[in-house]
Amino acid sequence: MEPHVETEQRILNAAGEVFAERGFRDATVREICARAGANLAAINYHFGDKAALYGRVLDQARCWSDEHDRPILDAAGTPQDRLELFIRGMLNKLFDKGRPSWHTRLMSREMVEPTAAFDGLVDCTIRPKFDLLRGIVADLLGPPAPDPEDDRVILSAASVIGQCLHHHHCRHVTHRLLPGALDAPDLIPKLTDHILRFSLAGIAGLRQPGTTGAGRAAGGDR
Amino acid sequence: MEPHVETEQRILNAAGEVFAERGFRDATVREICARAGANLAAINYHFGDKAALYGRVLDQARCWSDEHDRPILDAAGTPQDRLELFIRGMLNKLFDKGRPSWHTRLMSREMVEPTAAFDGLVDCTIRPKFDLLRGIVADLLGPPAPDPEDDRVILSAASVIGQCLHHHHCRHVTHRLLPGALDAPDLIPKLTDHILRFSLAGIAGLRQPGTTGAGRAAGGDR
DNA sequence: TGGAGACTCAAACGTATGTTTCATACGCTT
DNA sequence: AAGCGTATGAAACATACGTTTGAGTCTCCA
Repeated sequence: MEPHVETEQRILNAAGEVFAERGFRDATVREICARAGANLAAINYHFGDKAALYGRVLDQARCWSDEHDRPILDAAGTPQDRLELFIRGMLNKLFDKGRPSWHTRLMSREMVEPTAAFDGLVDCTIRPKFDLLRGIVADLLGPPAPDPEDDRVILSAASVIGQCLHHHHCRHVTHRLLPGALDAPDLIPKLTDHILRFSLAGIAGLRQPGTTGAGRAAGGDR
Repeated sequence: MEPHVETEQRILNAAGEVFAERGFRDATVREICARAGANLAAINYHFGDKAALYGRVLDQARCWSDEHDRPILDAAGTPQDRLELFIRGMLNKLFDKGRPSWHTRLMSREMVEPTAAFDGLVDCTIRPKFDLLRGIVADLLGPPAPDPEDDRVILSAASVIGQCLHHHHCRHVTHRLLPGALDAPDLIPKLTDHILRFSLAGIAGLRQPGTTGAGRAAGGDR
């Protein structure tokens, strides 16, 4: 860590790790600086204060996330293919071992316990992905493809996202409940395969004209 | 708040709210005491310290949770009916407005950011419900019902739980993304209906002999 | 009535943390 | 070489927090 060069970037990286591990409040500027090999005063000199540093870290995570998603957003193909791409991309980001994997953990943290930067994060990062998924789901529910505001579309999109996020949000539970289950080397292909099949069948099950809010649930195919 | 009576219980209730709102670290004993109308020293007098108080709060949440789940655990009926009961019960607990709704938020918090009390919580509260769900899912995948350790059983159970928890874990996102979506008075019936139909169809889609971990993902029915 | 134990209260203590200060070293321009 | 703006370093400052202390108050029983 040669001195005098880019301590700002070193601090940003260290801050990302620490914020992701401990959350904004529990992260201490002392640990961040120690991990970055920088002096305590560096944070206030370069960023102003801890909150501003957090904002910059989130900005950086957002940029990386955006460029990571570009290929998925632009992809063409059948709705099934695009859904597979969506699921695989999401899981890859969630479980990306090594390198800067902290920005996903950071965003998970924001979802569960929002800070002031939350609204901007939703509008810039989450909403585009959600709209994309709604489009895919609408195509799968057709023809004719229902309106993206249709309840079946919104709820099915939530079901897909919920399945993906669950394995990340509740990873500590899974780790305790089924030791080793998350350490399998082929975890992501297996999860992708399952969630894709489960979701395609689930969406197909909503295709019949049956109104969703029928009240008397559980009719179906028993 | 008549003095001299049951300040212990008042503190437990206030602590539950504050811990659920802010998390263990961000919750301050001063706010808990203020909300309970008790003196600062009362916590150390009655419970020892903040960590012990947190443990007691978690114990209480666990008791309430257990007695709340009893009717669902003991229910008989077709697998479809039991799955509906499971989903509805889970959503009801997650979105139970009013009264002590904080114990669910507290457990969500433990899932995302475990404390020392986490392992006990998983073993006593989460594991039984998960095993119950595995049994239901196995029945739905049969006949013949596969082993509860089967990947399809475990992953499908995770899919059901993930869908339910998603609406709670990511409620802040949903609130920003689709304002008012979570305020509908018939929210729980609608969510129950959707998750049940989606999951029944999803599980049915896994029923064919096709091995789940085929490596070449996304074969199936495109 | 009196005293002992249970409980409450206001105040203070020690520590961890975000922030600030001021002195020092480096790179660049004149 | 002198001077100036930028960056770093060690130490101190102010605050918020968990915890402790010691006095005061109430209840109950002998």
